[in-house]
Amino acid sequence: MPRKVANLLALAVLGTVVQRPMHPYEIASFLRARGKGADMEIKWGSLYTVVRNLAKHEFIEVVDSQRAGARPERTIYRITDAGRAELRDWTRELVATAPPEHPRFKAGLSMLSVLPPEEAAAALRERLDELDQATAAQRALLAEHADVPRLFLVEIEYELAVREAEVTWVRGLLAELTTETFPGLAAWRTWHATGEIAPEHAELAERGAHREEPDE
Amino acid sequence: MPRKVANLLALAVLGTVVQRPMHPYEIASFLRARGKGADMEIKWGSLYTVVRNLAKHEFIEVVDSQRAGARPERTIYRITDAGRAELRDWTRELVATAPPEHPRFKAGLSMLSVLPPEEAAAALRERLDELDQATAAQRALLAEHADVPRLFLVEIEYELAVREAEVTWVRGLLAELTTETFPGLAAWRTWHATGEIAPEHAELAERGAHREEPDE
DNA sequence: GTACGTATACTCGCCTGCAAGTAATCGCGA
DNA sequence: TCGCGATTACTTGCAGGCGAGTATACGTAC
Repeated sequence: MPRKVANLLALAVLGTVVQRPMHPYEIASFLRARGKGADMEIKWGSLYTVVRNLAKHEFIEVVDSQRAGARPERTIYRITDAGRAELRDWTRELVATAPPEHPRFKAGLSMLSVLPPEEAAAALRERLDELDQATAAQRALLAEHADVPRLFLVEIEYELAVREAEVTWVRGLLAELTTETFPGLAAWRTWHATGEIAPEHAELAERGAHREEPDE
Repeated sequence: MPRKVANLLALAVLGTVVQRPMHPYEIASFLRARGKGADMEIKWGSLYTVVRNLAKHEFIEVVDSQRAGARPERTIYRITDAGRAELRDWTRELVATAPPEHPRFKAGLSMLSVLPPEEAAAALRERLDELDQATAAQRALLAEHADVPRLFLVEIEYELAVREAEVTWVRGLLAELTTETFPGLAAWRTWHATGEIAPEHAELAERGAHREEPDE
């Protein structure tokens, strides 16, 4: 049985209202102000749906609703005990388990053969640039927040570590491509120059097949 | 303007029908047989929606539709030139760009402070076990397919490399927790033992805030 | 003082994603 | 030979996600 409110935005909401009661817009600004928007894109449409669902399942409840002048009414929510429990349990689950994820880059790599090798190499080079920029930006962030307890910055450290590995791996692949040491490079190039479809590909389709899902 | 058919399942479909015309169910089995299900969970409901959308946007087209006996009719699709172009362009984009992603573990880490340190450590230990299993499974897979050209296995190599980095990082964090060298550990433990809410947390809320989105 | 941009605070409604249902056929065990 | 579980092949329906819209108030520059 999955979480009653599965959207990860709900986790961010719980993690915010646990601090003090707030109304949705305030939650959003809070999330936004703090780089939480980096952990979890804030979709305005989703926010209100998620908050409503959290309330429906009694993870949060209405404290009161004020109105300042003729502005739209602000409904203030507070976390419940069930909500606090959900927040902890969910966090625990996210940390403890590693269900298979499907990053976009992995999808791209799995289709790499549709690009001619030159183009693939160019794309990888572009990616390296982007990765470098992202790394620089995050390092700057860490430096800037040297006074914030590390506990609140672990996700950033994690991302840096993982991205560094990605950079290393991509550089390795790229090197194999540019030095022509990647096995099968010639064949790969050939069937892009001549016919569209890989001969190996077909063979692979039949044979290489049946790799079972690793249940990761 | 985003892709006309944004679901990544559509990429897998294109990558499959590019080989030869097929009907949806066949595509699914194909994807499933090959560990493609590992790259992209196959949701049966989505498959037909995605195929219909691909057809609507003329990335694929109906070749013919057969019927064997009174079985439901099988509609066979073939890729179009536009579809082939889309497949290449999309793959290129996926490889070349690295928009911010939001892995579940990152979300969990960003909420780590809601767990008492002991529980956090336990969760991390669990994760390490799972990661080890996943790694073993994938290594076995690679060994088993030693005859398949590497080009078709790069995604697996990538995942292995990245997961290894994750393991290292998690082990590091765990070590800091178990050897009590993680800065602020005492404080962290204290406010879980006493009051619920972190004092630092509140301070962080006000001050530590304003980390801008790194546009990764 | 008034016009225009920006911040506040949501609501609406489409469309996608997908779990579950449907229904025929095949295989095979007893 | 006849039942029944698996396989084949889709369809339906609904909920959740989210872009786009709405409407007021505030600041500030001219």
